[in-house]
Amino acid sequence: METRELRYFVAVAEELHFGRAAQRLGMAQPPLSRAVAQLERRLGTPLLTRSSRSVALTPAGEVLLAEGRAALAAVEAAERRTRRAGAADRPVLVLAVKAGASAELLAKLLDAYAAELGAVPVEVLLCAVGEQGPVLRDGRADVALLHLPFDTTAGLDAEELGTEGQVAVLPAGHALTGRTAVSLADLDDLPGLPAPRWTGPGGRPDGPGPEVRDHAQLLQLVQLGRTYTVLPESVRPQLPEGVVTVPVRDAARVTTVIAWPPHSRSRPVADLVGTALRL
Amino acid sequence: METRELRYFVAVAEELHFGRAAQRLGMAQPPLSRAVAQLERRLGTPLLTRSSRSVALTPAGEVLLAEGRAALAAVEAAERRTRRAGAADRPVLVLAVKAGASAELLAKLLDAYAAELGAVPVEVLLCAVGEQGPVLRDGRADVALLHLPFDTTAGLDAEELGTEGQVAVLPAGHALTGRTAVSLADLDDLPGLPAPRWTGPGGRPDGPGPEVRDHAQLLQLVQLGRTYTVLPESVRPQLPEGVVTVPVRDAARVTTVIAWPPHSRSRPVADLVGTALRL
DNA sequence: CGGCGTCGATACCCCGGAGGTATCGCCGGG
DNA sequence: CCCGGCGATACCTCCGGGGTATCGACGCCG
Repeated sequence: METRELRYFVAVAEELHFGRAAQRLGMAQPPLSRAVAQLERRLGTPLLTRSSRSVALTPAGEVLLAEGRAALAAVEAAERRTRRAGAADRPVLVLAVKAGASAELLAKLLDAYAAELGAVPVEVLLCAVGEQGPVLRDGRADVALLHLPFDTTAGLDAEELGTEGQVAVLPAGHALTGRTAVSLADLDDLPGLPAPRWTGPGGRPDGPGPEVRDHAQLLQLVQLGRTYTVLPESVRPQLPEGVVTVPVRDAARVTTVIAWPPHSRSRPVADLVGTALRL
Repeated sequence: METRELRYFVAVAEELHFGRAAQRLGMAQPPLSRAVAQLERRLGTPLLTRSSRSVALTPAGEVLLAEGRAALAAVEAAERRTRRAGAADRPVLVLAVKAGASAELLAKLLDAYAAELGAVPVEVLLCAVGEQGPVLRDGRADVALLHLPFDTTAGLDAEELGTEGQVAVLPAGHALTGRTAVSLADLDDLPGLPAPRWTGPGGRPDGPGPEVRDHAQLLQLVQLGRTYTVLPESVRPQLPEGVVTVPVRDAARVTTVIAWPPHSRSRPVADLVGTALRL
């Protein structure tokens, strides 16, 4: 199976429309129809059920869509990492970090690693929430800091770096800020202080609260008294004026892990992981 | 990048010889040389350093060899799983198990899963030591039972099923068989009873002992008084006559996990994992 | 030190197949 | 009943992947 065929099939499977898929691929519709038909012949199984009014996936098509996306990501990752390895005279390590998280750990890690023998330059790639996994898988980064249980290490190699509790981040002056600790139940359904919404894994896509995309937005909304949030306690040093933290007794403990794609255990990656584990 | 180009490059990188690589690929040498050169042009970086006497990998080439193998495995996995999904009228689940291991757990799991609502037929694929990972990654299997720390879950999703201690398996009548427990040090350098050798991860590739490829061979050699071994205690019911087990105090505990490729969390896989966790 | 054998690169040719255009056949809606 | 949208088919073109013949570089050996 060639990646070209896979790309064609994935485009059609996503659009469920040959014409639009062809347009997206920058080609005409007939060769696309032919290519997909040929792929079906080669695989010996129909991938799509076509009527002149609609296109739908067969069970085999569902499988190929999921597997094909992963395979295409792997090919893209190979290409990107090779380009990066060839472009720089010295190799560069790209470390993906959720924007706004683990700042202190990150600073210590970068310092400690830079002092290592044979350290290579490290580029820090700040990601949106939940983007570190994909970024690792498609080769834009070599290593990432993840936070369980929010992120997932599925398909990655990882080592645990430490765990911490979580604190509620509230607007200054809120009724709960006098408490020495709160529980999640206390935070649920606070009058006039809805939980924020964020898209992606672990987020609540519906509800009354404001929608946020990253930590900065979130904290600004807390500052403005429009929402609250629960974050790992290590963010405290980076919090702005006007917000107050209260430990949450029963929040899940957050585990920070360092993760990398399993087959790219290069020397620099191994060194960085070793440094992180010794911190 | 097309899979054809990747296959060509991987062949050359493995053989380090254009002629032999071309032969392996069933083609002539000149088009292979051209294809690799074109790949280098497209990637914008040399992958091989050629003299008329030898071929060697550049750093970028090393990266592409590692990443490319993984990418090709992913493409093959997509192809195989799609074929399987399309071929059978009802989907079939392929479960990879190390030959000779976890027999009791396996039997219970298969029984319990077969009794589930919506269970699909399960095919058991018996693997050589350490082969379950690759078998999962290239799509020959959908789920596997692995044994940490011998196997690795790198690149896989996994759930823990249980841990157990290990026992030494010795020929009947051996001096140590009277002991109620032994330590690893006791087993090291036993006179006339060398440790077995096996290739693959965790094995010792050199040494005086006989070379083995699977459990059956290993146990036969123990029976014959030619070697000893250390195995999880759950193998005891399957041991043949003529061998004796003694608990090993300080051997690493073995964790049995059920693992699957992260992107193929189909309904049957999820059911089987759920069943395993409830055992 | 010169001839030879080995190996990758180059030159040149051919053909399959990928992609384009025109058009058909099917089907749902007004 | 006709129109419009959509996928399939027919047919053509041309690029490029693959083959053969050959060159040029470089160890090796007599």
